[in-house]
Amino acid sequence: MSPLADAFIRHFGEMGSRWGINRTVGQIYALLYVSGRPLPADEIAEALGFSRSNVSMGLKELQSWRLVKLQHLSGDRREHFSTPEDIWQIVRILAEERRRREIDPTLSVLRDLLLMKPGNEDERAIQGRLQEMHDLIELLTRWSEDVQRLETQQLTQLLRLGGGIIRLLDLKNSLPLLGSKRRPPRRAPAAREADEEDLAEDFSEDRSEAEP
Amino acid sequence: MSPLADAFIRHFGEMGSRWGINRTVGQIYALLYVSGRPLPADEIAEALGFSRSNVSMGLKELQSWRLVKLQHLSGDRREHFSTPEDIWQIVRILAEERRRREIDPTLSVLRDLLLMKPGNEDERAIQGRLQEMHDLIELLTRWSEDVQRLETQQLTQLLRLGGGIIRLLDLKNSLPLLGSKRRPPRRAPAAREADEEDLAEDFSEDRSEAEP
DNA sequence: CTGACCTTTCAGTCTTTTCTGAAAACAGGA
DNA sequence: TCCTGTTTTCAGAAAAGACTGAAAGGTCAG
Repeated sequence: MSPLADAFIRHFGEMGSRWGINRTVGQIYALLYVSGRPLPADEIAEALGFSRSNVSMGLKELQSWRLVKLQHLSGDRREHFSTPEDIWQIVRILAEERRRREIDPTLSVLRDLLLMKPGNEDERAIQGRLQEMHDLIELLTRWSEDVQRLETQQLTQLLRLGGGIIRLLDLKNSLPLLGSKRRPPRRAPAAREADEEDLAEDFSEDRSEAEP
Repeated sequence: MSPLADAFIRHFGEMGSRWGINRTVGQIYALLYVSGRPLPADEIAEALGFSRSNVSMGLKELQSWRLVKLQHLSGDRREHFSTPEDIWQIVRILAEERRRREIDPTLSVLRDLLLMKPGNEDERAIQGRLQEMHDLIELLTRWSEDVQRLETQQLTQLLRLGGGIIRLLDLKNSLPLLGSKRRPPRRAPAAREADEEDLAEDFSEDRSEAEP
């Protein structure tokens, strides 16, 4: 195996264990990612020096994350595995799965706890803290769900903009009829164009809600 | 201890282990978060039923993540620990630390590997894949660094906008002089106002680079 | 300097997770 | 049907990680 691939795979293994995933699984994934062609389980086992059964477990785990897909190659009875070809697809899947496994259960617990009647002042305070966390997590995940639905091209444009996004927000706030409730818009002095009115309408779906 | 707090702490422990962090550490953090006042290590140990030394280790870990801060209360020699009061601060710290521990080392490995001369066609292909991953990670982290620098208020506005952000991007693209190179702007038919020109200038720092 | 009070360290134990080889299960061809 | 090549399961071995108590190290008041 190429020393390039080897170094990459080794690193991914380390990182994997710093994350929730175990070393083996990380390495299998890295191998599939770099090799760029579907591999059968026994080749993976040989390349990485793991037992065949270990690879089987690892692939099962990766499949449960939807990070590898199974396919059959003509003339070969063995199952072959590969990573999605589009790297943005990988990002989307990762985000979705992590949300499903880590965020959703937490939100659900928080909601349950917030439904309980506080028995005393202390519990009221605790619920306050939990509410704050709940709202924050919900805001972040809603946003990420929304953004993930964008076309890749739109997404990259947004990302390349970086901190420059703030100028767009300022623009939005400066347009009358569009400003958020927090910063009341100052009315433009001059008469305005029809074109701009239409845009205004378009923006009115802003999700802003009551202040916490 | 309130059953509310207890359920929350227990859940956080579980989640912690699904993440890189261990159960103990997760529970200590959760306890500090809900109690909303600085606690000394021995109270934590008692509340959670861990040994004093275990708590000491856990707090050390949390401090290394900058997720708890140490303080002295007047009239008490013991060290007390608490979480940052502002929940947005917590988000920022978490993002920074994860970047520092997980992303930066990976980028560094990728860069090293990309500097190596490919020995054959295979290695060239591998480097192609690595480059793709490197660019993606860099784009995402640059963006998150930028966005993290925003004021909390700006940040929440951005988040609340959700998928609506796309309309702002469309607006940007529709303004002549501002459009991305990808979608050449169609010139407005009518004469335009000075106001809009100024805005245009403001947007020109867009980070767009050459197409991959 | 001493004693009271706190915190940290660490060797050893206990628990959990990972990994393996052997066996079972499965799928398709003859 | 049986045979062959394949994947999955699983009990136990091995490794990694978490946790503890005891001891050492700090710090401060008097």
